[in-house]
Amino acid sequence: MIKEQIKETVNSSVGKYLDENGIDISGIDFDFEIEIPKNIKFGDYSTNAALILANKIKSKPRDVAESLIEILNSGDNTLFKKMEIAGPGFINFHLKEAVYLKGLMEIDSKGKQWGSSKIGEGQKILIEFVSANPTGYLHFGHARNAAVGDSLSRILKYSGYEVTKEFYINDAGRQMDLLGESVLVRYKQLFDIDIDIPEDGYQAEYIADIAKELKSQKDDSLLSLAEDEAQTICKDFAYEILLNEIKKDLLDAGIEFDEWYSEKKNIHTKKNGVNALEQVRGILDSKSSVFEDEGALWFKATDYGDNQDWVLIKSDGLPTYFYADIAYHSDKIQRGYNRLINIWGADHHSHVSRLKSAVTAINNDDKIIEVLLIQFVRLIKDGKEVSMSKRSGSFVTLREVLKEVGRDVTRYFLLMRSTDSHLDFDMNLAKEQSSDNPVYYIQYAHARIESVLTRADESGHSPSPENLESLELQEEMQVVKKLLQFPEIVDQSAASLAPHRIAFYLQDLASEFHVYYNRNKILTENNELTTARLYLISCIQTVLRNGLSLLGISAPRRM
RNA sequence: GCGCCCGUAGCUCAGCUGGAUAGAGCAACGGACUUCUAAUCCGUAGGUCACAGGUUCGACUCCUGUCGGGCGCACCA
Repeated sequence: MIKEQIKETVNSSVGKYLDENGIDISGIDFDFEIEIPKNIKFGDYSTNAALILANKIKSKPRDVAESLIEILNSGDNTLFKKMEIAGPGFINFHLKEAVYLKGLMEIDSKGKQWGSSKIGEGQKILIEFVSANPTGYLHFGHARNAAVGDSLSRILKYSGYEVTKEFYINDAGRQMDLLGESVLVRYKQLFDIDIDIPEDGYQAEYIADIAKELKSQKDDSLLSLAEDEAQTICKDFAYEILLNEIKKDLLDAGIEFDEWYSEKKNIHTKKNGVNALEQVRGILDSKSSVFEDEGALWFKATDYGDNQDWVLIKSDGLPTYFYADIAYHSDKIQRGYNRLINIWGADHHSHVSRLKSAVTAINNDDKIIEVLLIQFVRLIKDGKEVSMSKRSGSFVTLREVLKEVGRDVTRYFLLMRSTDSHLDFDMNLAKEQSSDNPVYYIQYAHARIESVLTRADESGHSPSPENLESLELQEEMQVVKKLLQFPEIVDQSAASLAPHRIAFYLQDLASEFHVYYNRNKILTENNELTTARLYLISCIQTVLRNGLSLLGISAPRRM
């Protein structure tokens, strides 16, 4: 990358400067930035090296900057057309056009790989997301986590990590029992037995549908069974159906998991004669991190930085969700990952510290685990918020939204905001196929390019890097610079676990293309200029496509 | 009471590990289609970055506090 070349060059001139002046800064940590200034009149890149260095060696920034430029100019300078000192002591670089044009050819030759990197090479990441109870359909609240998790996986993979996408199925515990109970009640009602769904049970309509399906398969055979037995059958039956529906919806959203990890299985499977819970218990016991109180077993989270202790085994003898969760994370660690990323809804934030304290207890530190909290989504329809209460069964499902606005728009809208800010999903805007809708804006740029390339092909012109020096417009150089920033955007997005950066970048890039397109003809009378411009727009198309694919959004050839 | 996130243009939001004159889209107003896709483009207008201190050569960004908004603080999952 250009930025790295510049950094190296500047760094070596700093070294020379220090040598020449007999200054030793080996004891001081010194690092500087190479960045793209917001204002183009400050050049293509700029550095604060002189500012930082002057501060460390108690010298005047502008003097230091002047010396650095002198040194940079004295060597063989292949990068810079012009260097100048600005403001308090920034050095602004104007690059030679050839540097950019060479970059353009790199985009072309790397194609789909342009933007990818090897930053994560050799590192295994487990990314866990959605992980909804299989007690109902995925609702819209799950959708943001799903989209973010999936896009992040793509970005991390693109950055060289080995990524496993995992869905943790909460198939043990109270909620599943309630599901079984609820289905059984609906089933019995089909035989005119007068009972009601338990108060905290599942009231929604799909429960009745499942009961009907159950009846059509098993007739009245459950009625003669013991309550326990019948409930288990109902539970397993509903579980199968609902998990499949969840998988189907995710697939419709373009999301495929590598692993479906069952809580129940983890708890019950024995390794070396003990199950996962017992194994965790053993470790915690050995560290004296558990204690009994009022008939329950507690984890001493306060020993590991949390501000309260938590129950592992309730006084009724059953394990808590937290206990199973520790076992689950212990298993994740044993599977040999370097990083564990959990994507959770913001309402679970209080669980972060308790999980981290538990991970510290069993693994000595919690560095391995990162929790990305996703703020809530509000669904807005006709300017009003649509209530998404789960209890009333009136929540909006992911399925409904996908059906109404389609996969591309749904994903883009869920990804276009920073995860730590609330998101308003405007249904009316999402449905609109116009310039207001940023998804189409980006896709349109891609399709437009396709159309020009097709037209060019028909008239015997094809993109070529042979006459790139014909690209002499300032806006052409600007687009090229934008294209060359893409790998950096991907890096940032991966490092900060922030897919929305890609979305913003794509909007900017599409905008630059549209502006360029409106002002200039691609297909001109001048053959050399035409082939060069075709080359440029085909590079734009490549980057648009690569970016869209990181978001899991299609790049249509025609619109 | 404690904890997490947020507060930037009328609205929805960007602003990378502190950098130069704080940006985009929408909405408003005025323009551009006999010309490669007008799902596009151009122009105008819009700001005390919630507030108050602090750190720094430099703060929307970091720290402290205050005020607002959202979400959590279970022997539920």
